[in-house]
Amino acid sequence: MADICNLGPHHMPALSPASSRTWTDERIELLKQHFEAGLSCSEIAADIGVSRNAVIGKLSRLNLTRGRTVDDRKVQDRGFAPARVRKAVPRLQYEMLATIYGETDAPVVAGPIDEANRCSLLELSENRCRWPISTPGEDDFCFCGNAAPDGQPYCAGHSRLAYRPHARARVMRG
DNA sequence: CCCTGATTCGC
DNA sequence: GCGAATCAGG
Repeated sequence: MADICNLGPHHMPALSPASSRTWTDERIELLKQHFEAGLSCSEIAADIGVSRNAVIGKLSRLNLTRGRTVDDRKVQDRGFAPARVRKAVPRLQYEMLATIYGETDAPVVAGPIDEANRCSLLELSENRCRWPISTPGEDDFCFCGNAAPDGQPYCAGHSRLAYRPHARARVMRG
């Protein structure tokens, strides 16, 4: 076939090498796992490296939802709530780990942000949370001072705030 | 305003 | 099929 080049892509979904399918088997695998683990779409998106909409769109196409469509919500609380199938999701440690580190394990446990250990700049040390409290220059300016897990600049609670999936997603998309 | 998930629709 | 735009709710 000399003129194979003339043949346009008539109706094929253009299956180029690997790049065409953004949703590779591996990514779909990750998607499902994270979904079942109870991660939010933002978190899943940040972890896989796609947009939140991409995740949501894919989940829709896979017919994976968290049970309630927007339509269901309206219908739901009319007269009586039809037995909330509130599935207890194991989202606590997994969430943080997946969100912040991707997969790595770390001896970090989500904890409340208490104000008991606040300290001044000079009192900061390698294992103290450097999260700023109030505004630099103000009288009450200080740092969180809670215990910061190995290598981290912030305590668990502030890490959660510092490394928001939204911020990450925005950055990676440029 | 921050976030969430779901649907639509042009590509 | 894909996902940005949009919608809708908390």
